[in-house]
Order: sequence, then structure tokens, then C-alpha cells
Amino acid sequence: MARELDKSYEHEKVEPKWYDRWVKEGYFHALDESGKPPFCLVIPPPNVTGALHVGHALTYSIQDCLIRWKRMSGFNTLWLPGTDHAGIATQMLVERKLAAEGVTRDQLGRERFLEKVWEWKHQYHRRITEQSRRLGISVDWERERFTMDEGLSRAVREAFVTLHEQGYIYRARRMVNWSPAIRTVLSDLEVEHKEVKGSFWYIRYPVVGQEGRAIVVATTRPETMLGDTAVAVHSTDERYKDLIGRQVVLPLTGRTIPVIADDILADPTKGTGAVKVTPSHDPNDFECGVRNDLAFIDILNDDATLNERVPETYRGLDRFKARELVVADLEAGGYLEKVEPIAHSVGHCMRSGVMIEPKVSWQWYVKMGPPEDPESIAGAAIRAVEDGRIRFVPPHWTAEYFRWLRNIRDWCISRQLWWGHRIPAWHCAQCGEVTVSRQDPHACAHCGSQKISQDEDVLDTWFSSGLWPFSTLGWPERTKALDTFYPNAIMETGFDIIFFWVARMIMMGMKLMGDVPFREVYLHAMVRDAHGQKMSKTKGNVVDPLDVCAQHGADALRFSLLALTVQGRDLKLSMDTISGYRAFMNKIWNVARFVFMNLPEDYSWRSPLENRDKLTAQDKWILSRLQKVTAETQQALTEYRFNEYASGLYQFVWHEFCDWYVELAKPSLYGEDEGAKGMSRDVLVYVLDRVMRMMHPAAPYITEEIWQMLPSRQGDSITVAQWPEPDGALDFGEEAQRFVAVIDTIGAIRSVRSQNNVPPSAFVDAVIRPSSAKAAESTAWGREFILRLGRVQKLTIDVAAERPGKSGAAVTDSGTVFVELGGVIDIDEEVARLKKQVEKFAVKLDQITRKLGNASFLEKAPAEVIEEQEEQKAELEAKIQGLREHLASLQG
RNA sequence: GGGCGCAUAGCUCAGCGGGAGAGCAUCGGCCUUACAAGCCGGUGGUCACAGGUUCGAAUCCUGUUGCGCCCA
Repeated sequence: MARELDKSYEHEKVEPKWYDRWVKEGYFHALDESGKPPFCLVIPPPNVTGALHVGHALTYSIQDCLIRWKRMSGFNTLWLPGTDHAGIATQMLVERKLAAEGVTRDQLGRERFLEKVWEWKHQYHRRITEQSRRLGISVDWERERFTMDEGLSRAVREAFVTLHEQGYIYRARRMVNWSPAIRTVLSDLEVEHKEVKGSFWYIRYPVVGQEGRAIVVATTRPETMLGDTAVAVHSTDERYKDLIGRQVVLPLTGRTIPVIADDILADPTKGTGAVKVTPSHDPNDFECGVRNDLAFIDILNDDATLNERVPETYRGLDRFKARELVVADLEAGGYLEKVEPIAHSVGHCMRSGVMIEPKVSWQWYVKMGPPEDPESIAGAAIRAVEDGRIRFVPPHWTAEYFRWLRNIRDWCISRQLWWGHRIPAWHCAQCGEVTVSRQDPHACAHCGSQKISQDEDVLDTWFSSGLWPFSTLGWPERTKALDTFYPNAIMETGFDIIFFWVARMIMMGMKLMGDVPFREVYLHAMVRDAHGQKMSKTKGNVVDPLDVCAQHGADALRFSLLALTVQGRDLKLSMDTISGYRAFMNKIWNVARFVFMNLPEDYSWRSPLENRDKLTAQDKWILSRLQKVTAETQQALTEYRFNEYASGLYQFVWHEFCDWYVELAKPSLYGEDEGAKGMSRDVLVYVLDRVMRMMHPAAPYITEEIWQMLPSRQGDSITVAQWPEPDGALDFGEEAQRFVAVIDTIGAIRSVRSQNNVPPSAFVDAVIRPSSAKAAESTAWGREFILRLGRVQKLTIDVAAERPGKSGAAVTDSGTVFVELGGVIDIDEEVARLKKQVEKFAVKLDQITRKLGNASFLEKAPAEVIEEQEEQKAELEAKIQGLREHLASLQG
């Protein structure tokens, strides 16, 4: 049974061994039908735009942790992988690549451009898959999907047509958010509002027929004046009342425009009270234009250059160049009254960063409201959470979710892109009607004409992502997988896409499946760099998970991420943290190495619980601790407290199992008593086995490697081994407490030694004066360990012990410990040290004494609190007394 | 403009009504046959500030300051 392990853990030797085998053995494959309860989690599909980043590593670490835990706990677990076509992002990147080669997409044409995108997709898909495997994620590869594969495309089409039939999808001409950089419309969510510095330009519009009189309007976008079709004032505004209905000259254009009364648009208290109206280029002006039946003059091309509807000098200019020129010309013409600097919030395209251009156009929309109507899409999504059918973790997101849905506007789902799901709508050149159909139609459904052509646009990527929890399971087919795994158990993703994705999945699930897509939503925070900065390519502070895996191992990365995952707070990831957890992996490796070194060739393991009467105090102590940790681990995972899960195991393994139990086991392991030796071995193996299984969801590779060597192992792989449930048989209660006294006593001896500069190798004599009979018994029990771990030669335990001459002292909860220091003691230093301790205890004693002297405390505090305080008081008094006596004898 | 969150050791953060904690860093000492990616022992905090509630507040409430995020 003896096994020789490498002296330190080498992840690069261990990690490549296991993944292929796990997959080949089918451990990650879920069954469509099974006697086990289902537990399904669909992966948030990464974009095929590039490589995975550390944010993906976080989401995978969390999800794999949950999935492996549930798998080991006896669930029929499905973790379904896949990728997302990411319409805008991918198209942008491919276009950028082509641009570097000197080609535009228009030159290539739609067909050939799409071929290029598919090439890109295949390349990055391969890369993403490789990275995912390296991280060790236990997904069911047999069920992998892509948002634009055949089945999912069919689901998208089915969803569109169904929602259209039900009246939730419609086409309308509205003011939209236009990105001139990408030349597509965006949904409201894809617009980022940013505070920018700008100016208010005050422009004079001369009144026709009233020499010298002019209306002054203020604007932040002077170039749009070229598209003005009115000036609006408030109907009660005395300054302008007489001008309503008259014409003003629109400078630079030679046009005249009317002065109209519009009490919604014009606010007499703001600016000059008069506003220019540009119905084609401002949302409010658009409404005003509709109300007042104004002319609409669109002066911009799709790329935000000025078109032929403006005077020739401005044509073809970019909107910002045009602004400069217009301002200069206005000034030259004497039309510019003044300029005021202002800061205002302006919408920017999330992807390209350019300013959004409001633009009027025909688009497809999903009708969302009214939110208070439970039949509406937003209403149904609100209801699902109100009812408790879906629960958010952390719960704080519930309010965020409601706030958004209750103020929602219709969702613009068409995009002027090529990469994506083409909208299944055909326009008729004959009658102008639209035919929406599951099958490609040959004729217009309205007039029968064959002069129909498919809508050029594609759908918002999030439209297909919204179907992901059921489209991936075969919908619209009524598959067995769908029956088994819908609703999914949970959705785990970043909080940044709660509206983009989570809310949309809930809407789609409610409307198309008639049920929630998942029962719980766990939203994790963002990974930042060590200084709390957002990671970005331009800052150069991105952490590549593959680099980290190569350097420190996937296990160390995964464990670090989980340990840093605190609900509701961003994680700051530093290499120091990761190398710290890498050291932990090495620690685990070495304790396993120690265990295996101490197992003889013919060793056969038996559960230490079968030999309960042979268990020693230290065995009972570690088993009780193990029991506690097992329960806490389970609880932490149940509540999605990943940091508690990870750090609880870290603390136990390193500072209890390694630091104490292993040391306590050495005397028997190296001793002559074969029975004691066997018992220690059994306990070591037992604890190690359970700990490996509990750690497996966080660190799959190292735990499999060690577990495979364990003589207690049951099963072929730890991935499908049984999860350790808390077991009352491991809890020895009071008996286990006995060892705490021993540990404290050893700590006290070590402290006195170290403080008095006793060389670590030297042996000392020590005297223990226990504070109670129980303490006396405990320390006597631990004599052997006190001798060994305190490096004590002669140990006296006596309730009536006198302080030996020339000794240093320390107090614990169970008594006073004296360490004989021979001639080396520095009286002054020791006195100072003890006084400091007395001081510390005295401050606490003072607090407690005052508390206990407070009548209202005694009257109102719960009895057990009072009792506890009294115990503490007695302990502190005993400690102080012990120290004072020692001080007196030192000084006397 | 509206909403939310955060301020605890030098750094990164747990704790969220009854004795101020961890990791890292730091200081001192150790190659003690699992581990120097290690072991042993220390130093270090008016828990942002000001009020309030309570027998009792880092923890609950109000306000202030600073930082961050979301929505419009």
C-alpha cells in the first residue's frame, strides 16, 4: 500500500491525466430519464468573439462547484454547454479583420461575408472548448449547442412566429437608438449614458417681417438646426405669444419655419423659453412633430454624415465636423448670441463607444407592457418572481428586477446586421403587407402576389439567448429532456446581464413554455484586478485563465475564485492570492503523501467508526471537527456562500488536520503499539477521504488524483463518489473538547519558550497548575503530546503546584503553565510581558464587571447571556490571579 | 435627477445585536525524517464621522463625508 508521491505537487503532471477519462467514461453525461432527481444548469453561452477571460473562469468555477456537488449528492445532473453567436460583437470583429485586409463587407456581399464569419466562429469555438476543458468543467459535451445551429434557429423562428401570432411582436416606425459606427439600431439596454462636457449654443432666428426682432433658441446640437421644421413656444408665454403662427428665418438654409405653440415641449422657465424643433433627430421633437403635423427632414446618412437635404457646403461632412462649420458660419452671420459650457448625459453605443444618433425608422418590437397586466410579457415576468416561483440570490436583485420591468419600454429586436437569425417576415412589393411564417412563403399571404422579399434584418442576439433554457433541450419539440430538465434548477450568471438575459429568459419561458425557466437565480459579482480596477485590454490588466492554469494549476485558480466569491461584492483577484491557494494544494498533496508513507504494504482500511471504543481523545477531537466542517460545508453550498465553503475547508485541512491531528498522530504512528498505529492510520485515511470528496467540486484534479490512491475509496472516480453527509456518529461532544485544553496548553508552552528565546531544539521542564479537576484530567490525557509538541522533558501536573524558580508563565482557560528557564531568564522582559497580559485581561474584566454590576442588564438580558458573562468573569479573574502571583514571585 | 451598495489590522476582505477575526504583508526564531510553496512564536484596529434606539452597537435607525454601481 505504500505509495511514493512527488515531494511537491506538480499540477502539470496531474491535471492532464483526468479530463479525457472523465468524459470518456461518461461521468458528465445526463440521462433523459432517470430515477434520480434532476438538477439542470445551462451554461451562460460564451460569445464566439474570442477567448475566455477570468470572468468566465469564475462563472464556470461556481457552476462546476454546484454541479459536481449535486452529482455526488445523487442527482441526475445536467450541465449543458454551448456558445452564443453574439451578433454585433462578432460581426464587428470580423469586419475589423477584413478592414485590415482592405475589404469591406459590402464588397464581399452577404453570402461571402457570412462564410467569413462562420470561419471565425469555428476558430474561436475550438479555442473556447479547449479552454473550458482545461478548467475541468463537468459539462455534458454530447448536448453542446450553438445559438445558430439548426435546432436553435428553428426555435428562434418558432418563437418569433408564435409571439407575432399572439400579438406580442409588431413592426413600427419610431425614433430609435442608432449606432452610426455599426449602422444598426440598438435596444435601450445597449445604450450607455455618459456624462460629457458640451455647450449650449444660443442661436438667433430672425422673425420674418419684423426687422431686428429674433427668437433665440438654445441647443446642444447646433448642426441639427439644418433639419429644423419649427420653433416651439409655450402658449402662455408673454414674450412670444404674438409670434405664434408667424414665420422665422432658419439661418444658413434660406428656409423659413413656423413658430408654433407646444405646451409639452416648450418650458417658459428653461433657457429662453423657445426651442428649435427637429422632428427627425430628437425623441421629444419627434413627438412634437407628430402632435403638430410638422415636416420631417432627415439630414443624416446611416453613418451620421450629412446628406443631400442640407446646403451643399455641409453635405458629406461627419456630424461633428458639420457642427464646427455650422457654428462658425452662424457666428460669421451674426446669428450666434452666446455659448455656455454645460455637462450633460449623452447616450453612447455600448459596443463601439460612439454617440448614439436618434433616428426615425421602421423596426420590429416585442410588446412588453403594461406591467400591471399579468398577461403582458413584463407582467408575467414580474408575477413569476412575486409569486416566489423564482428566487434571486443575493435577494437584493429582486428589487432591481422589479424596478426595471415596471418601467420597461417595448423591446426593439431587429438589427441591421448580417450575422444572426434572419427575421422570418416577407414584404410584399404589390400590396405592401408583411407575411410572417414558419415556412418560407412563396406568395404574399394578403394579396397572393409572388413579389415578396424577406426582411433584410436579423434579430437581436438576446432574442435567441432568451430561449436558451428550453431551446437547448429540444424545444419546440416536446422532448424527454425538456420534460425532465425544464424548469432548470438554477441560473448562475453575472449580475451585469440580469436585464439583457435573465429577465428575457423569464419572459420567454413564461410566454412560450408557460412556466418559469429556472427556480433560482444566483448572480455573481465582477472580477477585478488586484487594485480593484476593471480588467480591460487597453489597460493591459486582464488575467488570462489559461496563463494562470499553466502557472498555478486549474485547481488553484478555481479554489481562489470560490474563496473570493462573497455575495454582493466584486472580487479583487491578485496573483498573490492564487499562489496562496496553490500553496494550499501543495499542502494537501503533502499531507496525502504523509498518510500514504505511513501505510504498510499489507494495509487494509476499516472505518474507524467500527472501532469506536478504541478511538483516542485526539481521534475523537478531529472526527468531531470533521463532522462540524461537513455540516458547515453542506450549509455553505446550500446557501451559495462559496467563500465560506472554500475557506472553511482551507481552515480545517491546514490548521486543524495538518497542524494538529497529523502531529498528534505521529507518536502512535511511530510507536510500538500496533493497535494504536492502525487506529491512527484508519482515522487519517478516513478524514482525508472525506475531505477530498468535499473539496472535489472546487479542486477536481488534485482530489481525484489523491482519492484514487486511497484504500478507503469506493467507486471508480471521485466525480461520481458519494458526497459526505453530516453524520452524528462523528460527533463526540464533550469528550472531544478535552483536546482543546491540550492544544491550548501546548500553545502556552510554545509561547513562553519563544518569548524567552529558548532555542527550538532545547528541551525544557514545565509545570502545569490546572484550574479544575476536569482540566487536570484533560492535560494528563494529553501528557504525551505536551511532551512532544512542547518539547518538554519533565512535566509536572499538579493542582497545588508551586511556581518553580526562574520560570516563565502563561495562562490558559484550563490553568497556569510554568516553563522553567534555567539561567537564561531576563526578569525585566518577562515582567513586562506578563504585565502587558494582565493589562489586556484587566480591560476585559473591567468591561464584564461593569456589565454584571448593571441592574438593568441583569434584569433584561437573557439568562444564558448573564451566565456566560459570569463564566467569563471567573475565567478572567483566575487568569489574572495566576499571572499576578507569578509576577509577585518574579519580582520578590 | 432617481435608486442601490460599500467604508473593520499596512493591503485584500469575513463577521452584521452579547468576549474585534482570516489571508497576505511585517518582525523574531527554526532545514524538527509530509510539506522552506514549510514549521513555531509575535507586532498590528476610538470597526469612516456625528447623533439616536437598546441593559448592551462594528452589527439596528437617522444624518454627514468619501468611494463605487445601476437606471433615466
